[in-house]
Amino acid sequence: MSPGRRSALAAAPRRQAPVFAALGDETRLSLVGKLCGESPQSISRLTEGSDVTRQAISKHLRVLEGAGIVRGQRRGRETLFRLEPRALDQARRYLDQVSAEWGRALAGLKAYLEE
Amino acid sequence: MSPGRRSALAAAPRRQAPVFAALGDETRLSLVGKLCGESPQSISRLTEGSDVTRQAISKHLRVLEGAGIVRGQRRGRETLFRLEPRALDQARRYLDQVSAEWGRALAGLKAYLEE
DNA sequence: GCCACGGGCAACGAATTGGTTGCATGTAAC
DNA sequence: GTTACATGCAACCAATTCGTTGCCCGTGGC
Repeated sequence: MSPGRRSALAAAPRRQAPVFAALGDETRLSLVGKLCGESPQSISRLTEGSDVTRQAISKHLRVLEGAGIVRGQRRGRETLFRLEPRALDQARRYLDQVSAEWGRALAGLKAYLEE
Repeated sequence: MSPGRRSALAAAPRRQAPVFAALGDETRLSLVGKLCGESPQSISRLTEGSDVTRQAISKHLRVLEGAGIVRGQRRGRETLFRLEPRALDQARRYLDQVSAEWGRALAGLKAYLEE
């Protein structure tokens, strides 16, 4: 068996889990939503309308940045955050892989049952 | 504006965050990987090869079940768990939406800059 | 009937997380 | 230069999470 496909899913957890973990918070997911609409936004801007403190938002942004989902850049006296689509793309691709693998397994089972 | 698209992303966090949170753990993501290969497996079976206790695995499975990612069914003296593809599909769709929205925003910005 | 296997339940502990407040600092604006 | 704004940093707190151990119970095999 080639070192592809099969081990791909087995090796993925270590890389993908942190990304999913970062997305696994309501506040952070909202931030992603906001940032995907209007791309570079400052922390105070992102705090508007939220029910938590600016510091909380700041921490959340650092978490997202740590997972590679977002990137912050200081500009003057404010830090602008923008989406980093690569990480989200990889997460999406992982889910695609699971779907595909699951589909294959199901097809295999079906074939086995019908034989 | 129709009540679709735009509010879709805004309303999503509450529904999607728990799913991502459930996936945001290395052990649980491994379980998903195992279950997507061979579909119905018992808890002890899923514990094999893991470096944590059966109870830990059991708890993780409950978390996944709570998020709708997995479904367990008692069969004799063992509980068989199988993947529930719907939740993962929705997560995937969410990421697709973010991608699309982000792409549109980027296109809009580009158009604005070039005009 | 007896024993081994597969799990559930509960209590507990250590570590992490999500949030706060208070204060310090650099930058923009006037 | 003074003032207001945007942020960083640190300490701290409550709640949750991940994992353990110990014990009990139902089921299956012999």
